[in-house]
Amino acid sequence: MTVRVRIAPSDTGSIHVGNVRSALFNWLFARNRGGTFIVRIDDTDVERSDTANLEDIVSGLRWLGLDWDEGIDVGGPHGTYKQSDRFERYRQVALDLVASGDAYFDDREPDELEQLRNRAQQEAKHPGTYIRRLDPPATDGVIRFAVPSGDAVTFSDSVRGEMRFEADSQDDFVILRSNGVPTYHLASTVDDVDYGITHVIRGEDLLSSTPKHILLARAMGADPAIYAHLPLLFGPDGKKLSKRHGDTSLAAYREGGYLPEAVFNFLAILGWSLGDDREIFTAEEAIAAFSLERVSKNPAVFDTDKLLWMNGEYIRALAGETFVDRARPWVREAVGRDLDETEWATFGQIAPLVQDRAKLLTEVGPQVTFLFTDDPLIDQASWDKVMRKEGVAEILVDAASRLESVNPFETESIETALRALAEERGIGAGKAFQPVRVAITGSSVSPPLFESLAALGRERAVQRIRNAVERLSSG
RNA sequence: GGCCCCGUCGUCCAGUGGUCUAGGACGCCGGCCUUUCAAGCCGGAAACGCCAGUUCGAACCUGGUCGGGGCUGCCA
Repeated sequence: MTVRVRIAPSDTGSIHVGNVRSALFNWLFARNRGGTFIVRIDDTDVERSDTANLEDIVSGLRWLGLDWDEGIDVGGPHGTYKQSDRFERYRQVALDLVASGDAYFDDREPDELEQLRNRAQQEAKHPGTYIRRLDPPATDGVIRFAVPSGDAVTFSDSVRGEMRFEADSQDDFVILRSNGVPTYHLASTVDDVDYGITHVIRGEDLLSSTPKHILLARAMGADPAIYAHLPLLFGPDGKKLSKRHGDTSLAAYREGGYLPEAVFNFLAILGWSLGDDREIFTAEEAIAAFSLERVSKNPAVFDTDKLLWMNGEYIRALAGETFVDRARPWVREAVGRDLDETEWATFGQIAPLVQDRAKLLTEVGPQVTFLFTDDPLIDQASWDKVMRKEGVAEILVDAASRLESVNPFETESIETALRALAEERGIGAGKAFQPVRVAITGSSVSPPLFESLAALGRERAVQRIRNAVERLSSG
């Protein structure tokens, strides 16, 4: 069987990590099986739907390295892959279902239904029994699917095993709203049938809606897809991940300095594993090893500590040139302008040292801005801690004069000169070097000192140390 | 309330009746290295929710219980 899977993100907001994780698993499954991966847009919520979010969805998925064979932005045999363009089709299906007796119009008021539900709850009966309607149908209102009573719906979930839902526990659910717009259940099922979707891989929150979708597909005369329900992603509080958990949009991670490979890898180990101890792996390795059987059943907490660590691993694993390329936009942003060729060369010189230290691309800029401004920002806490000690001014004056005669002005000779300073003055290395560090970078945290001095150049280095001395004497 | 899902270190994952005094990773703690910060290296604390049953033997099977979660909408 040729596998055809899809994801159907809604365009009511920025795409978030839960959806992205579902997308990733669908993609992995499709690529593993040589199947087709489809991206369709679920925009049936006309109130909140916003096409401005389309770009976010498309670019987010691409950024992660996912590609799709049919769907939004790439097209295919099924039109635009936006559900809003197929409302006529869904309406027709709803009407056909009414004609065949599988659905009916319902004009009862929401208030009345609310009362029925409450009564059902109090009496601990199946709510479906109350929502159903046995009297002759009206001719307007919503269209509800008529759940056949008595039968149980059973199916085999590829991750959870055998499932069984009593039909009497299911409401006669709305498939077409009174404004003629289909509900999620209808649109999604019609599309899955029309597009020939073979496997529906989605979050567990849809598990209890699956009987509805199976019933719907059957009423349309189609074979339901194979279902696989992924464990949910939780926030730190153990609840389904949502906006209130902070950064849950993919964009937040992209803008936060994460590498797509790291996010990809991290999302892949949430609810799935290769089966051995490997936790860091490539997309190719994941594709080769992927199977729904290996997907775990229990929910996973989205733990950004581990993502952060993993991002650092990926940054350090980058080839030097690649790191420089990836870091460029972040350096520009931090410096506030583009760099010229000489400056980029300077950055390239010190980049490996920064690469070793960064867990986030956002950390790169602040580490190197001192090289590209005449007046680096001074971190007051660093200054207070390092510069307000006895003898600092003397050390700085001495350092400046030694640096003036260092030749060539390179890492090794600089190190020799400054170590001599410490030794001759009988002070520890840290005591001698920290003031110089703060003087030239503005902070007690920086790339290694001698390399930083070399990159800065003699003239600017000496000038900055003298400026620091002046600042010290003026209080 | 009803229906459904889930239950191994704080977190992610391994484990499918003996090889488990339960393994790896993040995080945490301690140490080494060291010019700061990282990285790296070494070491440590840390879990099978509970109770029955099946079995010679159970983290793995069964039942119950407790706990967590999802759904219960003219949201998806």
